[in-house]
Amino acid sequence: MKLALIEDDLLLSDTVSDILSAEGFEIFPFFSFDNAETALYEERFDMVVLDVNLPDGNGFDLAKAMRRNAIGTPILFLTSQSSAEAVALGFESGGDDYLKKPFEPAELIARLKNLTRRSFFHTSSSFIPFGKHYLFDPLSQKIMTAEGNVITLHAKELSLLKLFLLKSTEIVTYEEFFEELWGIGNEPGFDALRAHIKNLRKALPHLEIETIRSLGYRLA
Amino acid sequence: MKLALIEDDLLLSDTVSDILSAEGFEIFPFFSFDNAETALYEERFDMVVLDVNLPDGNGFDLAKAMRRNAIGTPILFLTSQSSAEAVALGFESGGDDYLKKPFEPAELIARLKNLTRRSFFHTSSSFIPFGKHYLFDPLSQKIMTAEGNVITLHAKELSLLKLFLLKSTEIVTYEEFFEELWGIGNEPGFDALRAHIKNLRKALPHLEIETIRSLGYRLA
DNA sequence: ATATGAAATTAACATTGACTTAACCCATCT
DNA sequence: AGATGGGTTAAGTCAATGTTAATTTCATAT
Repeated sequence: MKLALIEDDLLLSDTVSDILSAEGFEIFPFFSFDNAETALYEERFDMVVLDVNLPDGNGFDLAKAMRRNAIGTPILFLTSQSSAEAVALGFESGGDDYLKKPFEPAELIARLKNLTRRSFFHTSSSFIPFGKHYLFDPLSQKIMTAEGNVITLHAKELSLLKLFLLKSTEIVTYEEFFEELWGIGNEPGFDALRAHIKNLRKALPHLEIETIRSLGYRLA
Repeated sequence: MKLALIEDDLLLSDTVSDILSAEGFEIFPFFSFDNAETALYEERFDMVVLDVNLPDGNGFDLAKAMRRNAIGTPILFLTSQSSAEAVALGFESGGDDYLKKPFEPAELIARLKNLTRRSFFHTSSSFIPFGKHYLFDPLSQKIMTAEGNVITLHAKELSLLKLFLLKSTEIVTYEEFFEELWGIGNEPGFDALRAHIKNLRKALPHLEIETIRSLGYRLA
């Protein structure tokens, strides 16, 4: 997690560096507008912490310039300009968060973590782990593997999986499958269910679906 | 822009309602945990402003419950709990921003607009990068490519794109398209939507619009 | 009013892809 | 061995979507 820290106060820059390094951020400090600008165009950072009052320029202008150049890196303004107008200007310049000095280190950390989360997933969502190898994302309705791959299931397979997750490790009977996936009166042949179970097993090889003869299926 | 305001202090609730109504938000006030929770599950809001100390429950818990139920609506905590620990807890609960009381109305407005991203489309002068190849210029309402070309979209395609950008990578359902682009009662045939999607894809070839069969579309 | 051109909508056609089905195979139990 | 149930495969079907072009609508100027 590479973080560009643009702050001309040497003492404060040092303090913030220490705090954030301890949290696992890799800090790249800059002390002037010009130095920061060239670096931002050349290198990719995951996050920018930006002071507004720089000796040779304005932080808002730097943010605007970045956005104009299609650099979408999240920006947190860290500044003593505490008026609501300054905050508004910060957001309008393309900033993603705004923290007033003086600040508590824990709050800076919390806000930075919030920004990384938003930029990575674009939206906060809770994932449901299952089968020791998989995560279910309710928002996108997709599966993520332990290796980081994303699996998109077909509608019927998805419904199958959801029913399994709902029932935990209980046996799910044939009747329950038909009722849940098709509804009474629309049941296809038994072959269809077998085919979907087969497809789900193929799509999620590490998921153990146990066969209960002449009754149903269940998760191991 | 429907905003759920969950705040038990009647006076403050009224004040905030006035401030935000003047900014064009449609305010739905709730004064208790329970009332808010049932409403949030039944209705879709674009934004939630949430007090932490409610008479019959905790705002952090409400946020957690929402996220657990895959409700991704942006949440701004508005509270007198000003410790850094409380801020951190707010973000961990699934909050998207945190503003301490007492606050300046202009700052609340600025932060809310930042959360919606819609504000960018109307008021801000900053460019919005999207799809790795494009920049959206809210002022001219035009697209700029990485190569420096300018693309002018038709009105309907523009609205489509804005809706996509607003929803980030969430699925946008057919109903949402119709509601947002035409309004209830003025919906054209389904063919129209398909045609516009097709035109947008043609106009922005590098933008990956994923089709979710018999549900809607979403950005990759 | 009328004509014009651009954009939105509709209609028709082509293509895709998910679901179902049927046939076949293998394992297990009596 | 025969019967039964489940796994596997592949082909068929139909609805959903992509695509193109014609038609309608709308805004604007004449």
